Amino acid sequence: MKTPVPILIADDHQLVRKGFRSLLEELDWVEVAGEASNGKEVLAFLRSRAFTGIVLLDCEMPEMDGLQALEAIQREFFGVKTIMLTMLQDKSLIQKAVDLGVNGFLFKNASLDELEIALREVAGGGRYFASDVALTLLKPSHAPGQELLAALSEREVEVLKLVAQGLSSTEIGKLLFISPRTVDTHRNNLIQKLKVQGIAGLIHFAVRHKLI
Amino acid sequence: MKTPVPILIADDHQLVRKGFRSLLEELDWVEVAGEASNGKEVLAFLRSRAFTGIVLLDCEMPEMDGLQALEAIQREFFGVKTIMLTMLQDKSLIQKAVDLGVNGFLFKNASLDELEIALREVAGGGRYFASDVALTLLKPSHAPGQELLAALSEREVEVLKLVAQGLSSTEIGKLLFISPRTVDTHRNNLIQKLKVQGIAGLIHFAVRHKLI
DNA sequence: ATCTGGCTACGCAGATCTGCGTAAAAACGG
DNA sequence: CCGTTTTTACGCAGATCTGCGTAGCCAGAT
Repeated sequence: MKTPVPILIADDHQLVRKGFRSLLEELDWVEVAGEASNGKEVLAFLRSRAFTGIVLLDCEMPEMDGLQALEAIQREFFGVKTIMLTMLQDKSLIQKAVDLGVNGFLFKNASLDELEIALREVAGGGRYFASDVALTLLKPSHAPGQELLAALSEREVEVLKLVAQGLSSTEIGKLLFISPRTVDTHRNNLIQKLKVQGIAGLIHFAVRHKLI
Repeated sequence: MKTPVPILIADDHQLVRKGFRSLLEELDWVEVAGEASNGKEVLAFLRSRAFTGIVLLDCEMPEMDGLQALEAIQREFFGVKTIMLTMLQDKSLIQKAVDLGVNGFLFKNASLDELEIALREVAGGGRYFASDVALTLLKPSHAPGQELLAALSEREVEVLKLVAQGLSSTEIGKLLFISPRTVDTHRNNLIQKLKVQGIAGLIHFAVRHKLI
């Protein structure tokens, strides 16, 4: 590396910024070009000069958060690379960031080694995602209503699955050897318990909870 | 690292095995302890001696594939670490491997550097997932029926969304200022075009394609 | 022994869906 | 300008859902 890669540190906590700065200063091939405490400052910084480096973007920031800043950067500054940093293990956050074209994604518990690897990779035109990112994505997201599902009786789940497959009460009755009316009752109880509206709500619930 | 970490290479292609061996022999802290050309050979190897190292497990193998081998290893050999290698960018494969407790996951286009990082991380008791893993997980899986969705008219999509929310033809008619019968027609056309069964199928489709 | 919760079953009236057609005005592309 | 697609609309008979209630039986908990 001839010229050091410039880094912009964006985080709303001064202590964190200073911490990163001190860590990064131990690396001889990067150079901290500036700091920003929110998205607006990031944009102001980028507009104020020609910058073709990496922005270390904390996600949780006041005024303009990391995602909004990321979007603006992608729109306005083509040559600027971005690495998203966050404490939140949130699937949709990762999804959005990647959709917006982020170059790297780390959680704040990453080691300096990992940060360096990420910086190197991104500086070289690649992308880097921490192992935790994959693990977060694989963690079944605690879908709202998980506890509702648990509150159902076996029979109800059984009926729910069949209802969700589009079977009528009559058909379900034949399958389970019970009266269609009973199926109706279960269906109605399900609608009440799951607090959804009509059969559509039941199917919706079933699909989202991968019962079918 | 005092004693080198033993590695077992499992891949059905001899060339690949020899390639890995030659790559790994460049690393002074690991030692190739053996090779296996399928899952059964892996188990036979592990049973034949005390082995507390890392198994580089190719996923595509005859007789017994990587996943099956992984399961057996986790069941039978507690101290053995595993790193899954594959060419296939398949979400569910990754999911299954992680569910089974794999320690690392790489695609075969990984660099030696990355393999070394993964080995180090796993040897140290951590987990490593290549950046491509996260990207693969985020790639919207080409849900079957994407082209079907594209074949719908605007109006039909509109109706589909409302139907999927559980509204009746009458309600949708009022919302869109058209006759309920027309809504029926659209609904029926949708069922035909999407090749699904009844309203349930429509809701199912809508949910899976994130129309709601 | 009582009580709670789950499973079963039934009635009814009105709204709705289903599956089968037909058809015409409007929009769009060649 | 003509053909195709889209959007609109209607009919009918039977099955089904909806929303309201009631109620007996059984097992496990208190």
